[in-house]
Order: sequence, then C-alpha cells, then structure tokens
Amino acid sequence: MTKAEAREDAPIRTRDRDGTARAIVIAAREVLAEDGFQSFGVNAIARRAGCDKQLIYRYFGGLEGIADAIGELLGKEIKDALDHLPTAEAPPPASYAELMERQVLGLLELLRRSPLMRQINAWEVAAPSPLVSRLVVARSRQLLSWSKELRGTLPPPPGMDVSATNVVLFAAVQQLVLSAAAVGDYGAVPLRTEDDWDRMKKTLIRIVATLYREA
Amino acid sequence: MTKAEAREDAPIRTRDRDGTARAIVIAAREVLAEDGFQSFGVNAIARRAGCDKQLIYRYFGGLEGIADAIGELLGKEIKDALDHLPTAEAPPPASYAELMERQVLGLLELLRRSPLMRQINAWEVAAPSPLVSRLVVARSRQLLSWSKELRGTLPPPPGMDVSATNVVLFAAVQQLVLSAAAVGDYGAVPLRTEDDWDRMKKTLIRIVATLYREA
DNA sequence: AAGAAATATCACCGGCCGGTGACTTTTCGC
DNA sequence: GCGAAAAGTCACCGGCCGGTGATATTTCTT
Repeated sequence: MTKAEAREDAPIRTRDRDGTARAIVIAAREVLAEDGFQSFGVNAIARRAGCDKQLIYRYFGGLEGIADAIGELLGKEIKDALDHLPTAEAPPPASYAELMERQVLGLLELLRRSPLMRQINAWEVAAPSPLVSRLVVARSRQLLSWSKELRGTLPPPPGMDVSATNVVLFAAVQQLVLSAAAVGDYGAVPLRTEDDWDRMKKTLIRIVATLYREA
Repeated sequence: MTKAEAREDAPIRTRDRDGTARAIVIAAREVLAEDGFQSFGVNAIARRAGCDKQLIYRYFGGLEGIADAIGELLGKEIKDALDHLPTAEAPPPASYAELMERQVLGLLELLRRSPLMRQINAWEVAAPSPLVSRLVVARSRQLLSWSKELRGTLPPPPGMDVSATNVVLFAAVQQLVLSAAAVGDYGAVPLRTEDDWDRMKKTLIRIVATLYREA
C-alpha cells in the first residue's frame, strides 16, 4: 500500500503508472532546483527518480512534457508560498506605497525561499530556450494574478511612469536574490545572514516609501 | 608578413606563437560573448580560432589561463567603453545625485553595449565556478576604479544607507539589461527599441533624483 | 648543412549525453 | 488459467566533450 515511494531509502516501487510519473516530476523538480538547469536532462532525472529514462519519453514525450508538469506544480508552490507570507491575512493595502512595499518584500521572500524559482529566473536570462519559456509562463501567470488580487482597486499615483518604476524595483529584488544565492553578496554588500537581509529590506522599504509617497 | 590572421576568410597563418595565442584569446572572447558560457570550452574555442585545441593547453595551460587573458582584455574593453560615454569629458558631478545618475546610466549603457559583460554577469549568477570568478574580479576591479574616480571627494548624503541604496539601483539595471537581451522585456515592459530604453532611463533618472535629493 | 627547438597537427581515449529498439516482468480482463 | 496489454528494464547507437601522447613540419642555432 506504499504510495509513490520512489527515492531515498525505500527503493520498493509498485507498478503504478501514476505513481512513477509523479516520482519523475518530483525528481525533475529536485534536479532543477538543486543542480540547476545545466543538469536538467533525461539521464539525470531518470537517475534521480530511480527508473529508466525510457519512461520519461513514454509518459511525458520528453523534457517538454516534464517542463509542463513542473509548471503546474510550480503554480501551487507559488500560491502556497504567497499564502504563508506574514502579510497574507492582513487587510488590503491602504495606499499604493503600501501595496508596492508588500509586493517588493513578498517577491523577495518568495525568491529567497524557492530555489526552483531562482533557477528558472537564472535559466531565463542565461540560456533562453523554448524549454524554459514553458516554465516562465506558469510563473508569470501566477505572479500576475497575485499582483492583481493584491492591488484591488487602488489607484496608481499620478505624475510618474508607474509600470517602469515597479519594474525597476522587481528587477532589483530579483538580481539581488540571485546574486546572493550564487555568490553571497552583490558588489560589496553582503547578503548572507538574516541581518544582511534586514538591512536590505529596510532600504527597500525606504525606497518604496520615497518613490510612491503621495503629493 | 600577415599578422595574426587566423579566422574568417584568410586561413593562412604564419607560425608565430604570439599571433596564434592572440587569435585564441580573441576566439575565446567571441565564443563567450556570442554563444554564452555553455559553449565556452576548449573544443569550441579551438574550432573558432582555426587551430588545434592542444595549443590551448600548451600556451595557456587550459581554460583558466584563457579566462585570465580575457580578463585583461576585458579591463581595456570596459575602460574604452566608459571613456566613450557622453558624460566622459563632462565636468565632475556637482552633487551625489548627479554622480549616481551618471553611474546608473553609465552602467546601463556599458552593459547594453557589451555582450561579453552580459554573459559574464549571467554566468556568475547562473553557474558560479572558479572559472568565471577569474573574470568577475577583472570586471569588479575596473568598475570600482571607475566609480571611485568619478566620485572624487563628494560627500554621500546623510540619513540613509547609501551602499544599500546604490546596490539596489545597480542590481536593477543589471537585471533589466540581462532580461532585455535574453527575452526583450522585463515583465510587461518591453525593452527592445531605443524608445523603450529612453522611457526606462527617464524613470531611472527620476528615481535617482528622488532618492538622493538633498534635504 | 645538420641537429635542436619550436610550432602545429593528428589520432585516440574514456565519459556523458539524448534517443531508440528489443526485451522481460507484472497486471488485468475474460 | 490464459493471453494481451501495461509497466519497467536493458543494451546499444552516434555525437560531443575534455584531455593526452605521438608525430609531423617549420624555424633557429651553430
């Protein structure tokens, strides 16, 4: 009655297609999250899933199918992470500045917690391919819906290019988290300990407050 | 009497070590800049340089040596690009805000113009390795000296975490240029045409002015 | 001109990759 | 129980990779 036990210590695996298919997707997710997109291939995935790579072709038609499956899994992962944010159950933001503060800090925490998302982002800019774009669309859709939901009917502040400004902040957060995960800092600013991140968050909060403050 | 003609249409190559060594470095630079770090290997470089890969080991001791050689070449490239910036011969910045505006826009143009630097940055966050760190140190040194030289003796504005704020802006620029080169936009904001970039520059200028304005 | 040294090329190795055809073992419908 | 279909395994292919030893060819020294 063991379910989809396919890895680690228990190599017993009953012969059910759905179970191994799920095991393959999980293994693929782990390979991508832990070893990076360079290792994202049929051999590595099958090895990790403890099955023959032939099954990958049979059940998913190749890496593309697996990428799509991970995409669905990613949607839930993002939703989950966002629901566990400290501000998840807080009242809706009262001002656009507060909205942006939540979005910026939310994205920061999400990326810090999810190596999978970091790898997808890194993959996207380092080696764009039709394969990764399947993952990107899943990510973008989820983030966009979160953003829309959080914004509600808040009017954007006038007199500025809001989209461009927002994008600058998001890009900064993304780059900072990627650099931190890869090398532990950005430039001369360390980004390792929780204190390092608190410092960075303080600065981000200040920046957001300054940029979007009401006239 | 032909010099270091090693590629393209003229396959004649006289037997001089320095010439072919130079040709190898140039080929390596091109491989990295055009095909990305995934293709940065002895086979691809030798193929492009039109010589045997054995010479790479003989003259450079392997990829590490080539990376170091590219590092030197990179220093000149950065210096060159910065000297051709529109503000290169302008008087020194009069305020910290102006200093940061120049640095932010300068970094943006530098990255936009240099696929090599973009590849190094992407490599750094996507697949950190001792190999790429050799290039990173060369880049960092050059950028740091430029930054110091430009700053002069300008006092930073009080009451804020200047380093953290600067780093946010630089990270944003880097991420925006990388995304633009890879997929042509960031999120929903297109970054393809010169008009797209002008819009982004305007926003960056506004952000810098707002963040560093004097009390 | 002869030999030494430098320059360059070639052939080969093991390893990993993506991909596929043929095979064995289990399960299921009857 | 039996046979077919499903689930899973194995062996193999060609290709590219990094790396190395042996060899050929040119140039330099004397």
